[in-house]
Parts: sequence; structure tokens; C-alpha cells
Amino acid sequence: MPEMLEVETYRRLAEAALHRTIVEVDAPDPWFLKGGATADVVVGAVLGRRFVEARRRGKLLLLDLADGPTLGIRFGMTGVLEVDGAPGEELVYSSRRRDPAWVRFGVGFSDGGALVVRDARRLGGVELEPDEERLGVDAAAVSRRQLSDLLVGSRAPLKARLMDQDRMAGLGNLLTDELLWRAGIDPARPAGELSPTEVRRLHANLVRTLAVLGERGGSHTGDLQASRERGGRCPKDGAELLRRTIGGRTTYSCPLHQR
DNA sequence: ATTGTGGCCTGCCCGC
DNA sequence: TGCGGGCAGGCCACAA
Repeated sequence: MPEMLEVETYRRLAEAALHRTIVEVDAPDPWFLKGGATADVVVGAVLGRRFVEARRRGKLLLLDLADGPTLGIRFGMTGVLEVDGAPGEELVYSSRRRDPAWVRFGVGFSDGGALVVRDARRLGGVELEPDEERLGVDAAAVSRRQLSDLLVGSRAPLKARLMDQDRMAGLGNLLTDELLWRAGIDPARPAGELSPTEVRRLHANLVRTLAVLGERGGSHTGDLQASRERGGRCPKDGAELLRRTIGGRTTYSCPLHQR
């Protein structure tokens, strides 16, 4: 999906949709409704109300309805948010096409505008009252101590642990590869085996990576990104990058400086 | 409980 | 041009 940086962009975009009365709900795809919701239930919850707050936790966008439930939106890998026809982000792995069939959910406002979710692959979804607390602390707000605590005692690969949304929410495949490449730590290392020095380095690089890539415009703007392909070379030292599957995801790392 | 695997669903790109 | 295979920034259910 869009990782947390993209969802944060969506969140800011969604602020333009606040305080506008919803007069129309488009939920054409039952598959896209999660948590047992049906089109009727969503219509009943949303119609006639207004969004009053746009929040984010990890990759989950939360839109609070006045005197109503919270609408949660997940974007899967290819979901895009649009408000009044303007897309929030161009996703690297998502088509630039705007096929009307890809609209999986939308609400129309009394002033004629609309908030729309497009998702070609249908891996995202919309849910009423999502369980926010199941998600771990947002990666943009994690303290060094919290980071240390969520790694300690784990023998899962570091990368898998960092992407475990129940422990820390927000990091996806690209951000995690970039982060570990910057921090100079092997993604396959057991999470609990990092030294205090390495945890400190990891945290500093997390803060910096989110800041820099956020500034540049998204998860795909990392220094490693251009080399994330078969045969790609490390931008730091020129070594051929390792391509492995870690935590179920394609992982690129430098065999020289990531130890 | 933790960790690993497969599957979901669809579009695109590459090579033949 | 057509077709099959592989791949994709996420998440969930399930198995060991």
C-alpha cells in the first residue's frame, strides 16, 4: 500500500472533506466493505452526516463522523484517495490510469464534491469502527525506548518485526528497506539481538528516514529505491545488493555495509 | 504466543 | 499481436 507517508498525504487531503454534508454514498463493491459491514449499514451510518476529523494510525486512515461512527479506510497496495477529483498521490506500483471501475467506495457532498477511494487490486477496504487499538504505536511517534521494547526478546527477522503492524504501525516494505539500508543493519538479523548502540542508530535513522522521505514526497523517494531491482548496486559502496524474501516480502540489502 | 506460509485480487511488464 | 509467467509499497487466516 501506500505506506504511512502516503496515508499521511491522504489524511491531509481528507481534511478538505471535513464539515461537508454527505448526501450520497457509493459502495458498489461488497468485497471492499470489511468487518461485516454491508452497503446498507454503511449508507445508514454515513448519509446525512459530516466528517469532523481526519486521523491516521499507521496505514489506517480514520474519518470521524459527527454524532456517528468512525470510518476506517485501508488502501492495500494500490489504493488512492481523491477529494473533489484530485488524487492524493501517484503510487509507484499503481497504474496512472483512472478506470471508473476501480472506484470501490465514495461519498458525495451537498456542494457537489466527493471523496473517492480507487483501488485496482481491491486489497484495501472500508470499515466502520475499526479496531484502532490493535495497531501498535505509530512509527512517526515511537520513542527509542518503545522501539527497543518491541525488539527485545524476538528472534523474528528484524525487518519482519519492524513491519509487524500490531507492534508498530506504519512501516511497509519500501520504508523498511530504506531504513535498514541507512542504518547499516542486516534485515535478517534476529530482532532481539541488536545491541543498544544499534537500537539507538535504528531509531535515529527511523526519525530521519521518515522526515527526509516525507519531505521528498513518499516511500518511493528513498536513496535505495532506484537500485531496488535485480542486479542493483548499493548507492553507498557499489556492492551488488542481496535480493531475498524476508518477512514474506522481497527485500534488498547491501551485503557490505548492512551487518 | 510467536513465527512462517499461503492466499486474496487485479494490472502490468517482460520474454517468447 | 498474443500469451504465459512473474511480480507488485498489504493484510488475514491458518499451521507449526
